[in-house]
Amino acid sequence: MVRWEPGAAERLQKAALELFATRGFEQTTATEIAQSVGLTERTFFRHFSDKREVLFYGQHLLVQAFLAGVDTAPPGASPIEIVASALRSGASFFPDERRPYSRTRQSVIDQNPALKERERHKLAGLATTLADALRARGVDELAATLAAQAGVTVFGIAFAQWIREDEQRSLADIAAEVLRELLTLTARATASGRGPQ
Amino acid sequence: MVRWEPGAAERLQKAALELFATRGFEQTTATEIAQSVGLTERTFFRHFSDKREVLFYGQHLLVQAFLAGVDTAPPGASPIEIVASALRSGASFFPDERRPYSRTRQSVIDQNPALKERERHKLAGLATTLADALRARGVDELAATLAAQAGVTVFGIAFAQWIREDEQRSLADIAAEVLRELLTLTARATASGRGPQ
DNA sequence: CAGCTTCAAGTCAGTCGCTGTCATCACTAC
DNA sequence: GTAGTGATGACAGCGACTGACTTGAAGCTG
Repeated sequence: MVRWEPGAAERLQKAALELFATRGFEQTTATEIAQSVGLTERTFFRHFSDKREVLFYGQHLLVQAFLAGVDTAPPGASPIEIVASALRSGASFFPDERRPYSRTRQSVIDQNPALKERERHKLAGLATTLADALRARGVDELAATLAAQAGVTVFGIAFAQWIREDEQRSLADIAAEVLRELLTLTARATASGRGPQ
Repeated sequence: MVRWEPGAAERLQKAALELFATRGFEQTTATEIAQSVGLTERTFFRHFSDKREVLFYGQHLLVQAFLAGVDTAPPGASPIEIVASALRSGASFFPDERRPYSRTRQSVIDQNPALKERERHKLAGLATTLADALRARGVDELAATLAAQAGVTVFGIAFAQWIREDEQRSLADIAAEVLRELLTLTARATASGRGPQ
């Protein structure tokens, strides 16, 4: 007989999301999550650095998807084109089947400021990693940071739209449209003269 | 004789920054901060919703500066032009005399992940507020969100540069340059054809 | 197969962030 | 002078998180 079942982190993550979705994040203690899968609080904190982190388990895979998109961009691509490629790749991490799951998870996050804070922190980390990858491709510091930040912003807006109840388009399609809108917006400003005033 | 000195929040904020800068954020307890100015822990938490918040006391003034910049933008201004105006106004919130203070404060924040998280959260809040102001001027939803996010990104990058040891330019000047770089970057992508690939 | 090692998990005690509740007391208004 | 008002103190308590130590099944070794 085994002393412990494998996949403790996965079980904890699943149980946590369910409890958060029903009782709420703050109304659920780490002890409760752990006990619901036959573990102790101490074990919970061995797998997750803090209580919020359990909702972001697996995030590194999304980061990897973005980086893969950077790699597949053609050699001569401009920073924005590289970012567009990263966005396509990152978007593929969320196939349409995943929408229901993403919706419940996001509703939990949206209902708690501390979780929104963590989510933004994760996106900021993604932007930093993306910028590093751009720099590794020869893009200069400032351009890399700006392009990466823009890409992550576009992704965030597109994701929020993808999750809406009546939305049918794929995340990749939405992201492409949002990116185009950003380019249009800035192009308009560039065309209309030097600075405002 | 008065029972308590006025300006408790200000005194707490000042003492907290000093303690954080010397001992470190995690090595300083809320009780210590409070006692160092003759108050109790309970009073600390009456003035600040949590321990991190003490470092962001007065942030609403920065937000107001950005909003004032939105208001002073001319009637026909494009979203990006409005944001440029908001940036100029926001930058004026950090005159050069304030650089030393900003540097020590930022070094505290940079040394603690939880504080960086809060800082990003605050910037995200600023972006949301800015987007609201743009929408109030008739800018449509998506454009408002994109322009506001871009503006806050530019501000963040410019601020980080402004704080560097060898930096001499004003925050407003740096921000203007970063914004121009962003426009150049996106313009290049727009000019080079439709989407990549 | 006995003995050793490994390693995920359990146990326990403790710190600290944060909250609810009630008391205090200078000051103010009537 | 009596009744608020408002910032603070005192105190008890919960839950997040940590460090140090223990436990026991599984695998390895001879």
